[in-house]
Amino acid sequence: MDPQILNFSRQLFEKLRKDALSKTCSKGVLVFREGEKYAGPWVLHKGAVVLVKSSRSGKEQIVRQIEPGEVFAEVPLFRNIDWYPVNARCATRCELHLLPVVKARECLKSDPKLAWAAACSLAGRIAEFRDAFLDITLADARQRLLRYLLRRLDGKPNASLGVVRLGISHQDLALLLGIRAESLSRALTDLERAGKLRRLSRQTFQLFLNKIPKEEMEW
Amino acid sequence: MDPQILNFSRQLFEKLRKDALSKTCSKGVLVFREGEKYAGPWVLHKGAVVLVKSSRSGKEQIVRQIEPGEVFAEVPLFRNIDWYPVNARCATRCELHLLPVVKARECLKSDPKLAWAAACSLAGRIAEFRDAFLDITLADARQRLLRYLLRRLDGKPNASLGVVRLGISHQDLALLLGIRAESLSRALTDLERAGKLRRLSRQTFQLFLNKIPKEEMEW
DNA sequence: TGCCCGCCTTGATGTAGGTCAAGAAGGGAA
DNA sequence: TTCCCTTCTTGACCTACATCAAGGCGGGCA
Repeated sequence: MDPQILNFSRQLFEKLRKDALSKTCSKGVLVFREGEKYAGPWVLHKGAVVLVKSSRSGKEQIVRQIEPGEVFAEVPLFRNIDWYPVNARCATRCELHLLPVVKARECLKSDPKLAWAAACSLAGRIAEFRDAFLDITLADARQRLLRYLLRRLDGKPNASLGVVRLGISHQDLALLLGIRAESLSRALTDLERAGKLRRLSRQTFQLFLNKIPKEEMEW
Repeated sequence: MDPQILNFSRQLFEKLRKDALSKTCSKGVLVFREGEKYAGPWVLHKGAVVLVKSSRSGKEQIVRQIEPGEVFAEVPLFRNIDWYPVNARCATRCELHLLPVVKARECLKSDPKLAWAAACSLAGRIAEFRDAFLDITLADARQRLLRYLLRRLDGKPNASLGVVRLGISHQDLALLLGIRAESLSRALTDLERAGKLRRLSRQTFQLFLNKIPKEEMEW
């Protein structure tokens, strides 16, 4: 993940640690709902959270998967919007901290260094969103899946073995990739048949990195 | 457009006006190319610019359409990246200003108020990207087209008449919506038959706002 | 006024992924 | 172990949009 985002997350949390409200949620629980009054940004400590938008027609799209150490829902701090724009759902059992909005805003306004770190973090997030957008429009489901797995591998220990743990359900992964669970299943079968990966269990895969030409993974 | 983005654009340009490098480009010219050395952010004064990513397979996707008054390519100011991430192409004849990167960074680092405005502007941009992403995944081509036209209407004089000028070619509009020109053409025909709009010319449309239920336009 | 060229439209056909329905395969509890 | 329930997989079919190929139309220029 973008180091500038992690850096800002850490700095903000350190400064507000004493004001933070800690919470533990079990799988499936909504941390906040779309439209709910904005109480402040959250920091994920353990587990996995997904930000989900659902349409009136019942379709859902996962906007972002949060990893431990990351802040989320920090955008409204900077905008004249005082409700959460999407739902946040625990994809697993989670431990998280709420940083109260008033304190957080004070903190940012009074500390130029922190504000600068925030800007850098937001810039990193824009790049992430832009890439997610391009992924959906320029790459097909199989390619998006592979790229996701490679990203998850990146920076992990044992990266060279190519072993990836998902940490979220296939259902959620599909929603994140912008496809249905059935299509994800078929994409996995395809990639397996093509010799690019092997399923070790529902949650773990082994990527055969030598079979995945790097240039094929770019737009 | 987001007022916080415009606000930042204006502030930054005012402060760097004397250092800016002005340029006029004719339609089709690339202001900068992907991978080219980052020289700084640009401000569009007149015309229309589109940010375009093209894939190795020859597909193109327009990432964003820039309107007069807006800064673009400001993200690398905040990241350790010194090349442009996409192409910028003039969709019409344009007048623009380059704000030199070193001056711009100095300016941001030395002026906490400006840095704060930058953070707010970046936050607004994130919301725009998130919405573009959701648009592509949750709405079909017809709905995206209508939403685009409504957005362009928003805040314009004569908004109540429902008359919209495109300002970019159908080709480019299609690339912005993530479809082909042929599909755009068909979508327009559909909407016309459904009585939701009328074509006044290739570039201008009249939306029949009373025929477009607001709730139908939300995800 | 007429001609030409680029842009847009229309039609025929192809295809990735969606939808619906049924079944298999893990995984936790007793 | 066995049962049960959730989650994942597979198959048959459908749909929105892409692709390919012609043709039309409008706007600039002679």
